[in-house]
Amino acid sequence: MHKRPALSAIPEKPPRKQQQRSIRTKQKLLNAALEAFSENGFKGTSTRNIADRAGVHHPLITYHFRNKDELWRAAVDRIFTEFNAALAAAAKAQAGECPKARMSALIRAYVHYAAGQPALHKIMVQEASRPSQRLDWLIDTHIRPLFDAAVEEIKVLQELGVAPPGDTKLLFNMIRVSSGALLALSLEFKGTSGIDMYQPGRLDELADMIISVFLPGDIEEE
Amino acid sequence: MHKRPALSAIPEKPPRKQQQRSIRTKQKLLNAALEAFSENGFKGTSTRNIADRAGVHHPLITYHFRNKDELWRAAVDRIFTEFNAALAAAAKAQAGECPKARMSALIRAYVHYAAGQPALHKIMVQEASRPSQRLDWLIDTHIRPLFDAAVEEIKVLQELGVAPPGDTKLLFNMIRVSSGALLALSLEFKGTSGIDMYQPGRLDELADMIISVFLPGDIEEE
DNA sequence: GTCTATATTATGATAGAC
DNA sequence: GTCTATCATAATATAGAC
Repeated sequence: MHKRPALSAIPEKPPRKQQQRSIRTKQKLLNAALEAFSENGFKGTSTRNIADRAGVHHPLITYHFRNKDELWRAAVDRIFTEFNAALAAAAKAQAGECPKARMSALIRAYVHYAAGQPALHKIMVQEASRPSQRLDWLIDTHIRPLFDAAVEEIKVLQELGVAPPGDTKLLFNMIRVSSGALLALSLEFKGTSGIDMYQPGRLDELADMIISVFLPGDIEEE
Repeated sequence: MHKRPALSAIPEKPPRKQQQRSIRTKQKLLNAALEAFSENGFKGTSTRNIADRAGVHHPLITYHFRNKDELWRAAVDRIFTEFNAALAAAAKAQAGECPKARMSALIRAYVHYAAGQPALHKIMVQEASRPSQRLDWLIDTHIRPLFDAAVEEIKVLQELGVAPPGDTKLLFNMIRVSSGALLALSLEFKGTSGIDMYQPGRLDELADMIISVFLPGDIEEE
């Protein structure tokens, strides 16, 4: 073996190793940020704490995300992108089914996603505590589209007599918090009743109960 | 008129004015603390911010409550004392009525209380984010007693066929979050749907919907 | 009971070496 | 891309004057 001639050393692209490390660092920071923000809220979370959780030096947050606010937005973007994908997958699997089966599948998907990522609901409650730019951004960018689509589906179920009558938006929010808020309170629930929602079967039990309470009717065959 | 003889100047009790001012200061601090803690969580709230909201100098917090933690406990004590009183009043008014009417009255009372004091739910979600001494204290001191009593009442309604079957504790928590969490998210709800839960009639609409969804059955006359 | 002043630590953000 | 060092600010808490 001999050295490669210097002249043939054409300028290579920047080493891919570093790019990969950069991506991993960003992912670690985003995971840590979601955990920290959902535990302590935006104000209650320090960027140092996020960096510590991620096992990363804190100035790297500035490097990768400019500031605390941008990091928060990136973390929330990530969670909603995942969540939308989970819902879309559930909806796709039920493409040809009847509306009640579709909605049931969506409720199941929501319960399971909310259990794996309680930050989804916690961050919402935290930000809805008072008017803020973050809340406006959250609603406009992520929540309203989801909300509008879900309300349309439930309205159909009400017309079919499957879901109970009354204000559709109110009904949707009752369904939503029955899974999201209940799972966000799972530690409290464990403490008061001894029930661990993360034991096998519990999540399906919750989903079944939500379905039987909020979608009590049956679709009549023609 | 003449001066009272010096000898008759028996030592008076400490001036009551100051005691009254002290009580008012404590009340102002407790109100401000509830507001601040529910907006920004325990870690996200500074004692200076609480003092500012109360219009009081910050070292007075140390004077009246020893430290931030004791102030938090005093504020939570206050909210649960009020809440228990509101529930007790509603229960008392329905003393002789049937179980469904009793539970309906309790749900109405809960909805109205949660609307006036959304901190009740917000603080719970914040503290349930991770194990802590504050969470343990909250559960043992305030939540479990309420929880146990409510679950007993709902169990009766399930046996009567008024409430849907299934795990009673799960059902109770669904009812609870349908009012508490929904009202804690009222700003978000306003943003997504344009509905203001604080308009007249909205709270009763929510309570009626909770009752019709979770207590759909009727009590049969003997 | 109330205030000013301050000790100590934590925080967000940046500059500049490597 | 990563690290150390550092700045300016804000936090909890206390000491001591009034």
